[in-house]
Amino acid sequence: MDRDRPRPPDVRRRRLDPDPPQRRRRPGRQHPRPDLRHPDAGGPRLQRDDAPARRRHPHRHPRGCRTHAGRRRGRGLDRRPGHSDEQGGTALSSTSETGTKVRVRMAPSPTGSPHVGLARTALFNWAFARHHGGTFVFRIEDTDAARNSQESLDGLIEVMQWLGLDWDEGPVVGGPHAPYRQSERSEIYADVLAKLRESKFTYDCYCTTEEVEARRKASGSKVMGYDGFCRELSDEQLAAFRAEDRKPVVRFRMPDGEITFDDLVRGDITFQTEFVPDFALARANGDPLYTLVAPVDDLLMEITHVLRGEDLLSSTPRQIALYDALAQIGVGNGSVPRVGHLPYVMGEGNKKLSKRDPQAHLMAYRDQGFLPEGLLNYLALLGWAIAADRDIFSLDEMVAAFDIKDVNPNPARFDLKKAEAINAAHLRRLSLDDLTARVTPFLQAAGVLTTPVSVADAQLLEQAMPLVSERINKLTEAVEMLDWLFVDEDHFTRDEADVAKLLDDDGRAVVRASYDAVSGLTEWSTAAIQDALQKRLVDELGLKPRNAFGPVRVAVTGRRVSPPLFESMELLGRERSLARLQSALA
RNA sequence: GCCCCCGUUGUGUAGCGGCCUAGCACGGCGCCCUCUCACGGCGUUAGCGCCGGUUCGAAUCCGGUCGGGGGUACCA
Repeated sequence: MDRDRPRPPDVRRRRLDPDPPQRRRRPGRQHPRPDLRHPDAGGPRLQRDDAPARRRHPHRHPRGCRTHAGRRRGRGLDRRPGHSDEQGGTALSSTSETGTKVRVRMAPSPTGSPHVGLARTALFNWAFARHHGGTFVFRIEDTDAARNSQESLDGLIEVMQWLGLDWDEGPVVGGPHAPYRQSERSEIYADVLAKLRESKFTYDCYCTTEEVEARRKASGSKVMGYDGFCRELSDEQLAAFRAEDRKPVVRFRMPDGEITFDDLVRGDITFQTEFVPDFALARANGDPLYTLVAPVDDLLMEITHVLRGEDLLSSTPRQIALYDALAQIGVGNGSVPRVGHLPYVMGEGNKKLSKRDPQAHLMAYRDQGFLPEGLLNYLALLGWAIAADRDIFSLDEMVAAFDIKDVNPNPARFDLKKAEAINAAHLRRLSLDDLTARVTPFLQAAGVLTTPVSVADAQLLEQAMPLVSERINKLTEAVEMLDWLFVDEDHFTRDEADVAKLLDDDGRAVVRASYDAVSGLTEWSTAAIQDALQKRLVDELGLKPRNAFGPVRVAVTGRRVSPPLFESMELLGRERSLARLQSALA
């Protein structure tokens, strides 16, 4: 990897910036920061010795390279199983990362119903783990008790299982780093927090949001967020706050300088920390916040790669600074995960797909009769491509081909039409047996089939499936396609609009003629039925086929749209078919 | 406001300095197939945000600009 190669030491080296000249003008900020330099110069780190924000564009399209042997740059050397491609470069050859098995995680908060953005993130993490023979950890970030719910957690698990994205550690399956629900890890965080408070990396902050806001207005500062007021409180100030019985939040002291990290999908990204305010690690009541808990768990669970949504991009510098602090107080084994930020999944217009958007909900896709492999295939296309001229592929194929460097950083619009088309393609790849099995629960849910399915119905279904397999694009569509075949005659009904349109006087005349043509048939087969109807309606009455068979179709199946008519009548059987032709005349 | 990310047809993407009069797919439109629907086949539509620069040559490299998005919490 180009960007992983060692930098030429001559050009880019720069002095260590010994006295950050008044970068922070906010109160308390001009104090010397704790030394956060990390012994290993590798991955994402505070980089005070680097040239400013000189972005090297990542070379992230290795497929092209394979055909240009001359351009292959160090890549492919580190493709051994268990070794992430991302670990190959010398610049990252810190002991912490070399030779480490890939461990990724997805860490959703159980709030609301699971949405497609989450599934996309889960999919990419899962594919990354599987591609590298690594471990996929499922962790529940439920530190915000007010917003979490058990239903949501259940939904998360259910959806992951439906999608077939299996996890190696996490809820249900457990694992060496259990528990995987953060709400059950309070002691861990309390312990870390206590250590942090003993260090210089944090300070207690007594400010209220209103006070901070008021100070900003007064100062006219352009920088939002916390202003560092409580960084260095005098004893008197401290005493005064305590006398007021204020409870402090624990704040992380952002170091001065700049932080550069090599984003797995975006390349180098640099933040000046003066624009990254000191952030709270725990509430005044002591509850840890996401800001603390996610980095702590990533370290403790030995996560090597964090692939997450772009919305977390700007919180990355604080996490990197915190990783450093945590390493220094002995949390984790000294290695730090690399991060990659996946593009947004957008909804209509230019808005991020929100939970309010009906298109966002995964359960809805399942209930509509999407195939998990279809939805997953579509989701994979949002920011990734398996090849220039192909977009239908299996999960296995994705795993084999998936490379985080191929992920496109642009936000992608969710396009239902395309999702359905991809899903339809997968539907057509299914064997008849498989499709039958998948369609059955939907038929049962709709009351078309009983549970369990009777032997007779099962046979009928088996005969009918070839007629519908290429006619449906979602599993649910089988219901309307087949209900007429299974309903008992007492409950058979016809679509009113279709009846009005096709069973008018002319239509009924056609049905009457059909009844006559077919009632005397000695052999009740598709061919015989077709032959008889064709002769009578088309040849003798001179009707156009589409006009001839439309009314018959509505009479027999109750709908204008159905499986092929003659086959349908054969399946329905002579008696029921004749009865329906008869009843259409009433 | 400030910081960060992103910018190829309507949508998702391919593109890695000449292979590009920009490929594929979805959508749209039209046609064919046809007992309905669907499938399938054929054709068609429309794009490198803009301005400069580097180069013999730029979608591709550089600078700027404009536009979109996100962040700026005692949410995640």
